[in-house]
Amino acid sequence: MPATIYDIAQEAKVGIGTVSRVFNNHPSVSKETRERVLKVAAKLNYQPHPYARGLARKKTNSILVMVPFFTSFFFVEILRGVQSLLSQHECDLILHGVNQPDNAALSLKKNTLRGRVDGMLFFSMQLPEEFAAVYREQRVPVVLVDTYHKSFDSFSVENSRGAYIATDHLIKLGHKRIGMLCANLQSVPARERMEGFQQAMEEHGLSVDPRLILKSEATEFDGFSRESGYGLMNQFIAMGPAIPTAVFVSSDIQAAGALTALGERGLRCPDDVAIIGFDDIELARHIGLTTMRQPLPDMGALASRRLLERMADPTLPPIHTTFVPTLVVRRSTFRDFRSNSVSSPMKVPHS
Amino acid sequence: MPATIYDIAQEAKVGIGTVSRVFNNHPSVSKETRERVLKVAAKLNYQPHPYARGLARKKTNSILVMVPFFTSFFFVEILRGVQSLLSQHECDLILHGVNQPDNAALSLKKNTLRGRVDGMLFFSMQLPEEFAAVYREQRVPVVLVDTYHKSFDSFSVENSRGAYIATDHLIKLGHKRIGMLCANLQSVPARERMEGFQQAMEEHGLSVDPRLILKSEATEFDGFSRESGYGLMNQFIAMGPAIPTAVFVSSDIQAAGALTALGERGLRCPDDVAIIGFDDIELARHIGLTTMRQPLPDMGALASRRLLERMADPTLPPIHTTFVPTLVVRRSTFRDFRSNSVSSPMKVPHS
DNA sequence: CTGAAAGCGCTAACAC
DNA sequence: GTGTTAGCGCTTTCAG
Repeated sequence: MPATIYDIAQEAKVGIGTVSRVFNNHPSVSKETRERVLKVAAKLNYQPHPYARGLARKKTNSILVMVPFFTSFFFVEILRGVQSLLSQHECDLILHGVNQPDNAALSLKKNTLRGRVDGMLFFSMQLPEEFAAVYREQRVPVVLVDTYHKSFDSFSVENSRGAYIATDHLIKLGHKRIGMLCANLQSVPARERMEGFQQAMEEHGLSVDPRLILKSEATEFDGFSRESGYGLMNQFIAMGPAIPTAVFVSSDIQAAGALTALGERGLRCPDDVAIIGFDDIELARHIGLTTMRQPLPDMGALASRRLLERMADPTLPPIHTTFVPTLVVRRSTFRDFRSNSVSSPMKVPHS
Repeated sequence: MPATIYDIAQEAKVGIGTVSRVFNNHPSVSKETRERVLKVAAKLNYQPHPYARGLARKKTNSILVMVPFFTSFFFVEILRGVQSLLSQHECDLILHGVNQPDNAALSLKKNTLRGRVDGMLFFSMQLPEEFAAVYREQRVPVVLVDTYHKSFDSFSVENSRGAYIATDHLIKLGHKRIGMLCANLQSVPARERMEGFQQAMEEHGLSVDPRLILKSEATEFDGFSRESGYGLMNQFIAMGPAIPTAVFVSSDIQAAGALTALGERGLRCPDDVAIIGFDDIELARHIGLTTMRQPLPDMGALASRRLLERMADPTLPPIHTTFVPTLVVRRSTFRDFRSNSVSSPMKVPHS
C-alpha cells in the first residue's frame, strides 16, 4: 500500500494539513517542518494521489483530445506539437479517437463534462451545436483545431485560399485544362477547397468544366482516402484524350492514390498529368508530390498553449487564428527535378 | 453546477445509496425506484463524477500508454488497434510520449503509480529494472509491446528471424555482395536485426564483409530515421564499384532515406542496388519498398486485450507472444512490377 | 505557523 | 429493498 499524507503526518509528527501544505508549496510552513516532512515523504516514497487531489481541488490536470482517428498522418503531426507543450506543464493527455463522426462525438462528449478533464482540444470535426451551447455557457475550456466555431478559439487553415494558390500554380505552369478531384463535399474543408479552385479558375478566365470536377461519394474518411483518389483518377483516365493536363487533388492521401492510378495506366506525372495535393503530410515529400503545406505541429503547439491560457482564465474572448498554407513544389508538377518520374526518389531529403 | 447523487436522492425521495446502486446496476433495487431515479437523473442531466468514483472504487478506468514518440508511423498503427479495443470497454487512454528514453521514462513512471491509471501499455523501450521490480511486486498490470521483459506480458516481433528472412530473400534473388544498414546498435531491435542478417549470410556460405555493415551513430530515434538511412547509403555510394548490389536496411524509414540517396546519384533501385526494409509502415507501399511486415494494429489490439484481462486478474502468469514478420515483395527488390523505377506508383493500391 | 475538522462525490458495508 | 454511515486521499477553512 502506498503511503498517504496520514502516514507522513504520523511519522513526521505533524498534522495532515501541514503535510498537504508542504506539497502545495504553501508559504506558511516553517523551514524545519517542511524539511522534516519532505524527508519522511522521500523515505516513504510518497506520491500524491491524483484522483484525491482532483476531487478536492476540482481540477484534474488533464485534457481531452478528440480526433477523428482516420486522419492518421495528419493527426500525428499535430499531436506531436500538442504533446511536447503539454508535457512541460504536468498535464496529462487523454486521447479519444472517434470513428463515426456523429455517433461518437455525441456519446463521448457526455463524458467530457463532470470534471473528467479540465479542457478539450477538438479536431477536424464540426462541434455539435448542442454541446457548443453547454460548453459556452459553462465556460468549459475548448479549443478547436482544423475546424471552426465562432464561440471557441480556433486554429485552422484557409482552405479556399490554399486551393486558390494551388490552382494558380497549375495555371502559371501553363495548364489550361485543369481538373479537380474532391473529397466528399459534406466535409467543410472539402467544400472550401473546391471553392478556392473554382475561384482561381474563374479569375484567370478559365472556364470550369463541370465534368472536370470529380467528387468522392465515400463517407469513410469523408472521402479523404487513398482509395477515393485512386477511383476518381481512373474516371479521369477513362475520359481518354479529354483527360485534364493537370489535377488539383483535395488532399495528399488522395493524390497518392491518384498517382497510383496514373502509374498503372502508364501515364507519367507530371508529363502527362501534373498533380498537386493539399496538406503536406510526410508522405508527400517521399513521393515527390507538390502540395500545400499546413503548419501541423505548430498548430498543435499553439492550440495547446491557448488551451492552457484559457484554463487559467476561462473568460478570455475567443481568438480565431488562420494559417495560409504555403506552396511546396516537388516533382509532381515541375519536371526539372533531375528525374523524369514523379516517383523516383527526390533530390533533397527535406524539401 | 452539475447534479450529484444528493440532488437526485432528494428529488427522487430516496437515499444516496439507492441512487448509487442504480448507477452500478446493483440487483437489489425495485423496478419502480430504479425507474424513478433514472428519470430524475435524466432530467438533471446527471453524470457520475469519474474522480469521485475512482477514489471510492480505487479504480480509474483508464490506462497509460507510454510510447517513444518519434516512432510516429509505427506507433500510430499500433495505437489504432489499442484505441479501437479500449473504446469498447469504456476505458480512457492516457497517452504519454517520451522523448529522452531515459530521462522521461524515469520521471513519468513515478506518476504511473498511485492510482492514476489501472494499467499500462509500454512500448518499444527497455523497461527500467527499477520500475520492473515495483510493478512486479505490486502486481501493477503492465503489458509490453515491441519490447521484452520476462516478468511481464509482451508482444513482439522476432527481429532476428525477420532479418533472416529478408536477407534470405536477397540471397535467393541471386545477390552475393549484400550490405546491411543498421540503426544504432544500442537499441535491442537494431542488434537483433543485425544478428539475423549475419546468421543468414553465414548459413548460406556468404562471408560477411564488415565494411558492408554500416551502423548509425545517431542517438535521436536510435538511428531509426530517414536521415540516418540517407547518410549511411551515401557511404555505400562512396565505395564506388565496391557498393553492394543489395542492402538490407533495418527499418522502412531508413530505407526511404536510402532510396533518396540512390536517386540523387542516379542509381536505380532495384537495378543497381536492391533494397529491403523492415516494418511495413504505410509509407512502404507508397514507395514500392519490399519489407518485412509486422502486424502492427493486431499487436496493439492483442496487447490491449491482454491488459484488460490482466487488470481483471493481476495474478495471471506473464505470456510472451512473438510474431514472425512476413515478407512483402514490392518493386525495390523485384523488377517485374511493370515499372522499372522503384518509386513509380505501384500496381495495387493495397499490396 | 500549525492542528483539527469539514468537505469533494461516490461506493460499500451495515442495519432495519 | 433501502437508508445510513464510514471512508477513499487530499485540500482548505477556521481556530489557536
